[in-house]
Amino acid sequence: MTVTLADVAARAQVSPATVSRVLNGNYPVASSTRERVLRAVDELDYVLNGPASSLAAATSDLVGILVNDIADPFFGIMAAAIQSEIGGPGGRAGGERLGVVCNTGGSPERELTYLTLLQRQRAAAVVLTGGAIEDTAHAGAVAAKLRRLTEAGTRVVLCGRPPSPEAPEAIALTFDNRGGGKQLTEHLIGLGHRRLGYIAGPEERTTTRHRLEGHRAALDAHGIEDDPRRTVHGRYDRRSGYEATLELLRRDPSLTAVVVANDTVALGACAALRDSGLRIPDDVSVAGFDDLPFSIDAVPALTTVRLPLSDAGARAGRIAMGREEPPPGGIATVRGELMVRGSTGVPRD
Amino acid sequence: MTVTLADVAARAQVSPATVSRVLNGNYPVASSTRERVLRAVDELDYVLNGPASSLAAATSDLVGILVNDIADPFFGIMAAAIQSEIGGPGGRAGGERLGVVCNTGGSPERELTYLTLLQRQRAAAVVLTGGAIEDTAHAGAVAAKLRRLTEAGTRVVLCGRPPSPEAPEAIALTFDNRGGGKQLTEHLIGLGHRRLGYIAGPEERTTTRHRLEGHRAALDAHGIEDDPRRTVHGRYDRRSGYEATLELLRRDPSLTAVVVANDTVALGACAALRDSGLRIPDDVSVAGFDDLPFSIDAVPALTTVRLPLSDAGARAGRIAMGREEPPPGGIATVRGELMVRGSTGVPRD
DNA sequence: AGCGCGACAGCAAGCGCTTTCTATCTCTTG
DNA sequence: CAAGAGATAGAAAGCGCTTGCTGTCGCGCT
Repeated sequence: MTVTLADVAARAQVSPATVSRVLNGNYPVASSTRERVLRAVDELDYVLNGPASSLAAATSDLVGILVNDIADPFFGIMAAAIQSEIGGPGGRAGGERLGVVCNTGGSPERELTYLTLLQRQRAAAVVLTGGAIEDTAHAGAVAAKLRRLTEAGTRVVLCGRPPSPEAPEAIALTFDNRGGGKQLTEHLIGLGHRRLGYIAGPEERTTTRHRLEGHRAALDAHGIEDDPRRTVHGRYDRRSGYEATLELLRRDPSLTAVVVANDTVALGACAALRDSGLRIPDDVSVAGFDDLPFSIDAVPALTTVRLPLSDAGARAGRIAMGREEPPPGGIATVRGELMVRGSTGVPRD
Repeated sequence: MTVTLADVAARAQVSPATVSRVLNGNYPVASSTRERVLRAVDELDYVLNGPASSLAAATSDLVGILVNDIADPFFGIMAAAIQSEIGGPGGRAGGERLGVVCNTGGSPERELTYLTLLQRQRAAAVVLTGGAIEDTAHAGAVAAKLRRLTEAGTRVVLCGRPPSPEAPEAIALTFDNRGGGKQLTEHLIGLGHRRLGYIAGPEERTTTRHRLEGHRAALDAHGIEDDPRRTVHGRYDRRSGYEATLELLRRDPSLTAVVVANDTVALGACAALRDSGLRIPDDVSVAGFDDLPFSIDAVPALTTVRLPLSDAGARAGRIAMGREEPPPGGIATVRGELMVRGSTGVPRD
C-alpha cells in the first residue's frame, strides 16, 4: 500500500485536513504542528496523490506545451525556455507545476488529441508553439477547443503562432515572419540579385505563407516579377531543401540566390548546390531563417533572420503562469533581426 | 458547469456505470446501448475528467520522458521516437496516453523533482534518456525514486543510459559509448595519427566517462601514451567546443586530430580550427559523436559514430507501453556505427 | 467578570469516476 | 419445461484529497 494523507495525519496526530493545509500552505497552521506534520511526511516518505488532489481541488498543476516537431531545435529551444519558466525547481517554490511538451509532428489530429488530453487533465495552461495549419475545418476545431479550455479556466498562450480570430481569448506572441522574409529578400536584392529562387515550407501553414508573402512583397516593391516557377514547396527538413534546390536549378540554372524556408532546409540547399558544383556565395547566395545554433557553423556561415526563440518562449511561459501581464490587446508581435553572414554576396558577373 | 459522466448517463438513459464501460471498452455493452451513449457523449461534447478517472482507477495515462536538454536534437530525436510509440493518435486506439517530455537541463535537482511530480501523478511509465550524473548521493536518490515508482506500478525504462545496479528493476537500453569512442580513435590511429586531442563532455557524466574510456583504451591498445594535457572537459555545446579547441591548440600546436564529445561540440571545434587558420582534415582531423542530422552538412562532413537514436527511442517507448518484451536480463546494449566522412584524413607531413 | 474575536484544528461532505457485486433477462440444454 | 449459463445493466461503495463550516481555546477589552 502506498502512504496516504491519513497515514501522515495519524503519525503526526492531527487530522487529514491539517496535513493538507500544511502541504498547501494556504491556511494558518501553528508552526509546531507544521513541523510535526512535515516530519511525518518525511519519515513516511509521503508523496501526494496528484489525481486525488486535482479532483478535489478541480485544478491540476499540468501545463501543456504543444510543438510541431520536438526533434527540431526551433521548437526545442522554445520549449526549453517555456518549461524553464513554468516549473520544476527552475521557478521559485509554490507553483510547482509539471511542464509537459507534446509533439504533434505537425499532424492536425494529434494536435487536437493532445488538446483533448490536456483538457481531460484539466491543465492549468497550454502553450501552442509554431505555425498553425491553415485548414478552415481544423482551425475551427482548434479554436473551439481553445475556447473550451479557456472557459474551464485553462490559460492559453500562442507562441510564434498567429492569433486566431475565432479564439480571441488566447494570448498571442507572434513572430513577424512576413517582415523577416521581406528583409531577407531585400537584402539579396540590395546586393544586386534579380533571379531569386524560393524554397518554401509545407503549404497550408501560416509560417510558410507569411515568409513567402514577405518575399513576394520585397520582389514587388522592387519591381521584380515573381515567376511562380521559382518557388518550390517542401517539408521543413534538410532532405527537402536538397531536393527542392535541385528542382529549382533544373528549372532555372541562372538563379543567383535562393531564399529558404528555414535554416535546416537551407543546409540541405547548400549541400545540393555544392554537389552541383556551385560555390556559395560566389555562384549562388543562400539565405535561411530562424538562426538556429548550427547556422553560424555552416560554411560559409548562413545569412538568416534571428528569431528570439528563447526570449519569446520565456515570456510565453511567464504569461501562461500568470506571472507576467499579457500584452495589450492580447497580441504582441516579435520581430526578427537580419543576420548578414557569408552565405550571401553579390551575384556573379 | 462542465459536463460529467452523470449528465451523459442521464441523456443516454443509462447508468453512469454503463457510460464508463462504454468509454473504457473493457466490459460488454450491447451495441445499441453503446451507440446511444456515444451519441450523448458527442452531443454534450463530453470530456472525461482525467484526475477523477485516475483516482478511481488508481492509474493514469501519463508517461514521463526525462531529457537533459530538449533543445539538443540528440534528445529531441529520442523523445520524438519515444512519444510516437506512446500515444496520441500515433499508436492505435485504446491506450491513449499522454507522453510528456520533461527537461531537466542536466540538473540533478530538477531530475529528482520531475520524478517526484511523475510519481505524484501516478505515471504509467517513465523513460529516462541520456547519460546519468555520476554523483553517489544523487544516483542513490534517483535509484530510490525509481524503485518506489516501480513498486507503485510505474514501468521504468532507461534509454541511452547505463543500468543502475541500485535500481535493477529498470529496463535499460544502453548506448555503447565506450565502444564507439574506441572505434573513432582507432580509426584515427589507423590513419596514422599519433597526437590526438580529446574534447570531453562535462565531468561526472556517464556518457562523458565512457566515451573517454573508449578513447583511452584505443590509445592504450596501440601503445600511444595518453598525455592528460591533451584532454579538455567542457559542456555539451558548440561554444565549449570552440574554446576547448583553442585551449588544446595552445597546449600543443602539433596535434593532428581532435576527437570530440559529440557533434554539436565538434562543430565548435571546427570553427575554432578554421579561425586558427587550420584546414580540416589537411592540418587537423576532427571526429564527432552521435551523427546528428546536421553533421553531414558540416564542411567537410563530420566523421562520427551514428547512434540509432530513433530506433532506440521507439523501442524504449514500446517497452514502456508494455508492447514489447524487455531484453533478456533487462539490459540491452545498443551499438553505434562508425561513419567515416571528410573531416578525418591522414595526418599532415 | 463577561464577551468577542482571532487563531487553530477537526468534521464531514463531496469532487467525478471505476468496479465489485447483484439483479434481470434471454437462451441453451438435459 | 425447469434450470443453469451467459450477457447486460444498475446500485453503491469507495479512490485520496480539499475546504466550508464548526468548534475550542486563550486573551484583550469594556
